[in-house]
Amino acid sequence: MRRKITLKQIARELDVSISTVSKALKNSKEISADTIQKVQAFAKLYNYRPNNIALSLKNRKTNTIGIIIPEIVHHFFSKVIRGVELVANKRGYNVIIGLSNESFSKEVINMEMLANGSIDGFILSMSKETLLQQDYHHYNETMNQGMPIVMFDRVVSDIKCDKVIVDDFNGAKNAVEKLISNQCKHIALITTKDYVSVGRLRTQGYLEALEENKITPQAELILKMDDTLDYEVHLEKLEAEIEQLFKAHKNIDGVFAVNELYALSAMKVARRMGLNVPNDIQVIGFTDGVLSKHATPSLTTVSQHAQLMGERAADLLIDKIETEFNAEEEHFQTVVINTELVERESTK
Amino acid sequence: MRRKITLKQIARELDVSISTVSKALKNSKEISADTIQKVQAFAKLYNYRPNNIALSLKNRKTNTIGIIIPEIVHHFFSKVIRGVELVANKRGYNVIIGLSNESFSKEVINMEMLANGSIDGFILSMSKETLLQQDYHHYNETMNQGMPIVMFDRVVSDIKCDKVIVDDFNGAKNAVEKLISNQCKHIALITTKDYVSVGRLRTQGYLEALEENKITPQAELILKMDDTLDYEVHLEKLEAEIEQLFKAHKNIDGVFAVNELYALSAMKVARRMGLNVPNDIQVIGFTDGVLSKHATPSLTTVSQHAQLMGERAADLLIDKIETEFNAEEEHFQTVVINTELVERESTK
DNA sequence: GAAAGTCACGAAAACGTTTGCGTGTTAAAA
DNA sequence: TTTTAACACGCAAACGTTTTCGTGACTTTC
Repeated sequence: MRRKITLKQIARELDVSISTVSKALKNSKEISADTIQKVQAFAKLYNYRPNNIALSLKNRKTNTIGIIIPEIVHHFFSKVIRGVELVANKRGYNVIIGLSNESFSKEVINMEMLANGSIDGFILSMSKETLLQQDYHHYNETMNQGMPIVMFDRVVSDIKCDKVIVDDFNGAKNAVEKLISNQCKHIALITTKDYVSVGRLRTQGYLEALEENKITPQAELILKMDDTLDYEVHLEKLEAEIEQLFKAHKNIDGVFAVNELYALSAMKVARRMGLNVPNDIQVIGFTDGVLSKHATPSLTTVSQHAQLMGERAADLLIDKIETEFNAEEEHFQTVVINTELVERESTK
Repeated sequence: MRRKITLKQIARELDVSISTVSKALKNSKEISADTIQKVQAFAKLYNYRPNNIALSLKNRKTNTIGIIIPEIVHHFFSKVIRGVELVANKRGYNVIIGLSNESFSKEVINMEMLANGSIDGFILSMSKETLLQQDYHHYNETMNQGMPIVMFDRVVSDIKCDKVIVDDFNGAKNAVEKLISNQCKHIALITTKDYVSVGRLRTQGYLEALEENKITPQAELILKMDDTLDYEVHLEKLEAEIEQLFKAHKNIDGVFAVNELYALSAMKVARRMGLNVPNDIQVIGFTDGVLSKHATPSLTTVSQHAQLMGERAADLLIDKIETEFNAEEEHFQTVVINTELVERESTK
C-alpha cells in the first residue's frame, strides 16, 4: 500500500528540513538532542531505510558486484557463486548474476547491461565461444572505464587483470602419480579439445607425471572429446569412444578424466565390459562434484575447492574496488588455488 | 582510465544543453537534424550509455528482480535460477541473488538489503527455518511497501501472493501408481518430516495411490528422515535406517523416495543386500537431477521442471511489476506445474 | 553593552537522467 | 507590415540522498 517513506516526507511531517532529518538520523552533533530523538522515533515508527539507488547515485558506488558465468546448472559454478555471495554479503555487497550460456554475444550483452553503473566490478569466467574467438575487447573496454575485473578458472594470459585459477597442472600430475604409485602401468587420459587452457594444463600434468616416472606416453591412450556440444548430447558418443579405447588397449589399468562425467562414463563402460573398478582398472576424475561422491563405486577426484575460489575472487575484487585507484601503479595478481586429491573407492 | 561519459560532458563538449543532448539521442523532433547527427556521432565515438542508476532513481524502477533461495549448490534451485534469468533477460531485467542458507535471519537480512530500492520485486523460496518458525512478517512488510513477491516450491497458504508450485500430490501419486502397475505389492516411502508442505503433499499422494488400489498403507513402511541436518551429514544415518527398514520388511518390492539422494541411497542399500534393481525392488525418486540421470542403474524420477518453474515465476513477477497497480482489486494466482514421470532403469 | 562565540538548523549543490514548458528566432500566413 | 506558427533549443524540476556552508538566535566574555 504505502510506499517506502523518504527523508522528504519525514521532514514535512516533522516540520523540519531534509538536511536536519538526514543529520539527526546520523546522530550529528549539529542537531539538538530533542530533534534527534524526535526524528529517530518517527523514522523507526515508519521503518525508514535510506534508498539504495539514491545512495548509489550520490556515492557513485553501488555496493554490488556482477558475476558472469557460462552456466549455472553446474556444481562447480554454483559453488563458486556461493563463495562469492558469502564474502560479498559479509563485506556489504550484493551479487548480481549474468549467464552467458557459453555464448560470446550473450556475454557481451550481459556485461554491457551491468557495466552502465549497476555494479562496481566483475567476477567472471569466460565462455567457450569467447575462448574460441579470442575476442576480448569487451573485457578491455570495461576495464578502461575503471571497472575492475577478476577472472576465475577459465582465463587467458592476454588479459591483464586479477585472476583466481586452479592449479590444474599439479592437480592432474598428482592424480596420475597416484595411479602410478597404485601400480597402474597403462594410464589413459580422457580430456577435451585443447582450446580451454584448463584442459591443456591438465594434459600437461598427465604427461609430466608419466615422464617423471619413466613411462613413455602413448598418443593412443589419449582420448580427446569435442565438448562444444552439450554434455548430455554427446554422452553416447563419449561412451562409444571410451569403449573403443578400452577394447583397443586391453591393458589399460588406470584412467584419468578431466571431469566427473568422463570419469563416470569410463567406470560405466568398464563395468559393462566386465571390469572391476578399482581392481582391474582405477579411475580418477577432476572436479569434486555431487556425482563423484554418490557414484558407486564413489569416485576418487581432484577437488578444485570451487567455493574457496569464489571467496578469493570476491575478496580480490572488493579489495580492488575499495582501494584508492593509484593511477598507473596498477598491479594484478593471480591467486592459485591448490587442488586436493579426494580418495574414494575408485582407486585402491 | 577515463570514466564513463555523461550527458553533461557531451553537452559541455558540444556547447549545447544537457536536455538537447538527451533529446537528440532519442531522435526527438524538437531537435534539428544537424544537432542530432552531431550529438549521436559524438556519443557513439565515446560509447555513451545512460547510467542505469540515474535512470532507476528517476523512474523509480530498477529493472532488476531479486531472487532469494535457501541454497544455490543444488540442482533444483540452480535450474530455477536459470529459468528466471532466461525470461528476466529476455524482458530486460537483471537478476540479483540472495542466499538464505536455510536460515531465517539471513533471509530477513537479505530481503531488507534488497528491498530498499535495489529491485522491483522478489522471487523466493522459503528457508526451512522460516517454515519452522512460521514467522512471515518480512514477506508481508515487503508487500505492504508495494513490492510484489512470487513464491515458488516451498510456499504456505498464509501468505497472499502469486505462487508457482509443483503438483507434488499427483507427482507422487503417479509415481506410486507406476510402481503398483509394475506389480509392486509392498511399497515403502522414504520421506522427510512433515513441516515442509512439499513433503506432506508427496506423502498424501503416496497414500492416495495405495488406497485407490486397495492396498492398505502400513505405517512401518514409511520412513521419515530428519532433514534439518545437511544431506551429507546424515547420509550414514540414512543408509542405516533404510537397511533396517529393508531387513524388517523383506517383502518390500518398491520404493518411492521424495528426493534423489534418498532414492539413490535406497538403491545402494538394496545392492549391498544383494537385491537387484529393478528386478527385486523398483525405485522411483522425486526431483530430476543429475544424480538420477547418471546413476547405475539410472533412476526413474518425477521431474519437477524446475527451469519452467523459474520461467513462470519470472513472468508472473514481471507481469505484476509492469501492470498498473489497480488499488484494491488485487488478485493472486497460483500456477501449478505438472510433473512428469521420467522412466529409466530403476523400474521395469 | 558590544564583540565574539556557540548552537541548531536550513539552503543548495551534487550524483545523471528525463521531460514539460518557456522563449527567442525565423518563416509563413493574413 | 503585422500576426501567427513552426522551429530549435534551454531552463528547471524531479527522483532521494549527503554534505558544505551560511545564518539567525542566544550565550558568553570582557
